[in-house]
Amino acid sequence: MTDFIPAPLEEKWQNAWDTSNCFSAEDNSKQPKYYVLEMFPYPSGRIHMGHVRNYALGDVVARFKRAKGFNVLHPMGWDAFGLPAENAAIERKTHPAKWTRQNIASMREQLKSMGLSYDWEREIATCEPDYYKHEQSMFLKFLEHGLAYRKESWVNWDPVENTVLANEQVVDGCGWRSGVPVERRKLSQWFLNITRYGNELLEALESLNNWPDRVRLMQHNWIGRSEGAQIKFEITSPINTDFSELEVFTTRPDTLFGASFIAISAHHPLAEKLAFTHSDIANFISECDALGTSEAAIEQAEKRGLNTGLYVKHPIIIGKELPVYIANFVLMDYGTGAVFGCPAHDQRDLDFANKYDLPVTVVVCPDGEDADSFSVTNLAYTGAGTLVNSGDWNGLSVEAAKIRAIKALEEGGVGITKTTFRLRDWGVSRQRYWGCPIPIIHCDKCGIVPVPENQLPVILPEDVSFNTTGNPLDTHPDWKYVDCPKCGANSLRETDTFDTFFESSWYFLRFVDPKSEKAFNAEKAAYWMPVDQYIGGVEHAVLHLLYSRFFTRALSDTGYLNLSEPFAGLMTQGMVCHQSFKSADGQWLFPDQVKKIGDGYVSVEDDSPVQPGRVEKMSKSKRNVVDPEEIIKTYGADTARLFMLSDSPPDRDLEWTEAGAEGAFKFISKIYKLSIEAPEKPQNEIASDTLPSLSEEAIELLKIAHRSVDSISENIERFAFNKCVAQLHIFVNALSSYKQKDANAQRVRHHVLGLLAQILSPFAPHIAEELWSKLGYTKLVASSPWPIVFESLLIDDTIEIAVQINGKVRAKLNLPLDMPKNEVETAALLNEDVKKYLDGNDVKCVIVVPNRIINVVY
RNA sequence: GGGGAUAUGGUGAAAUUGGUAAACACGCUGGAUUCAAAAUCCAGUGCCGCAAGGCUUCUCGGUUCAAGUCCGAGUAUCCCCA
Repeated sequence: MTDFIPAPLEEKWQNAWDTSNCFSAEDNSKQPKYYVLEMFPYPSGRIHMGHVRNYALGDVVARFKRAKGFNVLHPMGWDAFGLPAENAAIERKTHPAKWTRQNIASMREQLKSMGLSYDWEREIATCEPDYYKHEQSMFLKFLEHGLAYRKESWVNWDPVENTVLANEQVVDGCGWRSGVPVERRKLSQWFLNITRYGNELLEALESLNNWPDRVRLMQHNWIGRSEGAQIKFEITSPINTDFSELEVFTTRPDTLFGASFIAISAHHPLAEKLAFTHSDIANFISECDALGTSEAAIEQAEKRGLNTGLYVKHPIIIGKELPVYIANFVLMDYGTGAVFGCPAHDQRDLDFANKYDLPVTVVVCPDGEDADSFSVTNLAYTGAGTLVNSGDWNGLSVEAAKIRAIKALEEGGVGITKTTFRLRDWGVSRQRYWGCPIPIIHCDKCGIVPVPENQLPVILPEDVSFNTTGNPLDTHPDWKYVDCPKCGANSLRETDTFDTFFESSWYFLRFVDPKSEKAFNAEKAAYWMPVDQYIGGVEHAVLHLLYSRFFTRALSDTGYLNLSEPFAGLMTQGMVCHQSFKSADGQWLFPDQVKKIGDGYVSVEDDSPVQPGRVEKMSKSKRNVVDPEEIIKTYGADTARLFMLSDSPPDRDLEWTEAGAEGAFKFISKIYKLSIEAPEKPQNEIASDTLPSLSEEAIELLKIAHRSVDSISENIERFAFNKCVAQLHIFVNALSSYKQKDANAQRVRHHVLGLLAQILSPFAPHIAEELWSKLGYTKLVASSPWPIVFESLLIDDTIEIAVQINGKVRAKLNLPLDMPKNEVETAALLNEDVKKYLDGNDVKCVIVVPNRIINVVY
């Protein structure tokens, strides 16, 4: 067999696609549009297997839709701002800009070697001023519309990275990158008002039918809407402060009669006020701080509190007073930072009450329990039931009592109905250099002054030093010193930059019009948006996707466009995994440092034994990585892509194995062999009306071929790419076992190989192109339409039907399609095997499901 | 602790609405070819059994003529929020 060397062949077709410009998307074409997008990468310098999988998946969709007649937009770009560039600057003394641009150049080459059908004319990099200037002006628009604001807030400070971290960047109380415990600091920060859209973002999830349920659920939980009441408790103790009352949020106003204490957060203004004069309170607050900021730590810690000695009035029960505690389990940034404790119906409150000897009053009795004898000691009852011990709310259900309680509170002027969200406003300030400068000037006289539109962009200076700690923008000799645009006085630029999620929240809109002077042309956005199919890792299920949904709404409300949801369809891919290995001395080993001997593994170098570890996500730290560039060099892009699509469905994890790659390579090689032996283009090609003249074997092959086209079309739409690959194997196997050699046979073979090239093209485009050209076609298969199925080949006139006897398959019958039920029954009962298994028993009934199954019951 | 998902041969997996479980691939076994190997081709391969036959979709129970699929309880693994 001729050895198959993929590299020259793949390069040839990549050049052909390039010169023919066949992947360029046409604005405002009359064809229906289809926008397919894969999450753009951070330019770390090299692509990894996760990228290969992501882009192979997207390219199947793009190439298929193009063949189906859609005007496809399939762009690629770079999420180019971010911390690694700064780390590289410090470690390798390269400037972040230079480092990033070099990385982009080499990753672009790597992506091009994959043969992906991108419209490279639309490539963008978010670190370039012609990209980020638009987000500066978006920010100023948001500011005008009250969607951006500045507030002092506690932040998670990473002492190693010297930066503020978002809550989600804090894992177990430590920085996600540095791994050291975060500190709390108070800083002035810019926030985007995402909570304004809390309800919309939550409710619109319902309409996102082409999103995975689990992503919708994750966003649902993240937004975390809870309905309840905000209740005022009047402080009765004399204190010489402005505090005359405490506002408390609760989702259980129905349990108000069971309230036995009030607990406020250690950071509640009242607590902080009291700390000035009471050293025990100040001490307690610092103890709470030591616990950290993570909700997990707070949840697990022992419930502790400190009695302030203050009392509040119960809003309903006349004459009743409740003690006020400062408690370590109440969060300041949720609700109002104060809760009322109803120990009988909340576990934390119960633990707390038991510890501090506070009364436990049952006010909800579970259905079926006796109201007089039901009591709560160590396990709070949080379920449904009937109200007791609650004045004239007694006898109401929990749901009814909630409504009644809110009504009573509102009538008494001591409470209102209230919805709160777990979702926080999005803090976008980062004390970093390599990001988009926030276009704000701070003037002593005028305060916060937006940089005027005509002075945008505020360009990130490149002449900075990384020799000192902290933010290079802050230590730059002159960049931050400017005149106030309003009064001309000496002022200071904001030296913070935007969170890099800012860039990725609208890049899909820039692709619509990437060279525009404006952020994007609204008409083009109206034509292309929303993204029909978005594909990427599930790790972005909450943040990136939620921010993008928010941004799309915010941009619509500030006049940029008219759209609420950016991504109509979403597919989340599973991780690419590989077995990990450890040497005898406990070092992680790369896969190519290990060889398999029998059932065990040894080191390639010195044959020392190697411990095989778990199959888990490829990661540099565990060295269980395979470099895509090496794979593409050895096997070719088609093999790498095909393997990524075989075997596992896209949303499931995939294990990269050498054997699997070999298997894919063998398949591609087989196609290559077929292309070498491809018959010449015949005078008269096979058409649907010339079928009767063909042999039975030829018809059988044609049936398999056309059924493959049919099933692959359907399975691409359903992202069942693994099944598509299986069908391609069935197709090729049938082709190999077709041995006829006459003139008609060559016509049939030519026709079938043509179909193969066309349906293979989304999966292994280079070899498909090679085969197509060898068949004598001069147009590229990449720009050819999807083949038309001969419908007559899809239908059989007979069908095999299984006969069950009492539910067990005992015989199989070949019967004409759509045979009448009674005839099917007769045929089944006449069958020898059926008679044998009936063994003389009387037939009770026969169930016939047409063209499916027969079940004889006795 | 709360929420969710998943569980099918030696392995990755298929089975679209409850209707012939294990398609396709990897691996393995045997054979052809070869001085030999690689590659390629052919045959076999869920489990038990010489066979007839029986059993089989994490476990236990239920609904149904029929359950991998629906319902209930449990176990294990993974993910998210903690």
